Amino acid sequence: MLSQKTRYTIRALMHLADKYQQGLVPLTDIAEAQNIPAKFLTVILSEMSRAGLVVSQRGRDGGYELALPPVDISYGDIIRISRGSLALVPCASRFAHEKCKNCLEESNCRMRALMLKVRDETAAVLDRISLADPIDMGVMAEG
Amino acid sequence: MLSQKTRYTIRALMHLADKYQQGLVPLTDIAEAQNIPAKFLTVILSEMSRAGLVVSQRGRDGGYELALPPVDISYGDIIRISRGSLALVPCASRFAHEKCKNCLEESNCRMRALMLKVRDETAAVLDRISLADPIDMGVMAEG
DNA sequence: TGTTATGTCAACCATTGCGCTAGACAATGG
DNA sequence: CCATTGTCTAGCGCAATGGTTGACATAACA
Repeated sequence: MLSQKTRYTIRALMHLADKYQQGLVPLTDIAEAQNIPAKFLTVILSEMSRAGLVVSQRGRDGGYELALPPVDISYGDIIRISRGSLALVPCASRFAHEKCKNCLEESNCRMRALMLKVRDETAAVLDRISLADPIDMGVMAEG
Repeated sequence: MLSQKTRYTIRALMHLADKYQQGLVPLTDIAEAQNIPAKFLTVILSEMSRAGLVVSQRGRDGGYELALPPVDISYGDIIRISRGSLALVPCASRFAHEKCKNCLEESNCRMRALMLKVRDETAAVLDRISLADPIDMGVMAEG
């Protein structure tokens, strides 16, 4: 599962993508529109700022905007930055690989091989779609 | 991320699949071979027993075995049973749907649509592979 | 019968992580 | 100078996680 914080992050960046090139968006606007606790959002946006995904301006009429065109920010990037990895287990991460606790030798761990496959499929979806892409709502039909 | 418990569950069931039709496997065998704390494993296997994935026998020479042929147990099933869902957010689960906290209306939530897509891809991988399938170790090459 | 080897179960416990807030500070515009 | 914005570090409370304890049930076997 994605943490609440990661979900907030995604929604906040979606919001900024919607307002791209329309000037700075103050934090409270995002918080209200997206139903995110304002104080918590400061933590989130500061992180995104440090990560280089958004730029901020302080003082009156300050706010946030995306540091890059939405097309250059994929959902994969966002989740990797916020959560560290797309994988279901630490040892199946390609960018933030870490040994799993209480596991056996990685080199012939079948669970790891399986989870790498899942990770790669996940990445195929999430890296292909950027903040600029319209999202196909069709998938919701069957749920 | 999968919880440690879910990882243990998968490895324990893999172990039982390897020993399928070779008689009952005592808990301590699994615990030792798979490096899982024995007492904790009792909790896990009891759950799997209640869920109908394994059958157990008490008393001397007792132990566990899969309740079904390995081919009839997919990794998707295991994870769903252990963790409740394959999805990255509660509202994107197809079998255990739940409203996300602090979200907006689900019906036009783009994040949900995206996460449903990811869930479906994940399910496509995990439901296709069962405990009877050899796992392709090729994916590990690039990591 | 009783002893030993197993699984069952409920309760509990310690630690960690998560979600979030507090509060002091910095900078920008008017 | 003051109002409005973002920045930063600390910390807090709660729930979940990972795991243990210990009493109990059951089965095989001598």
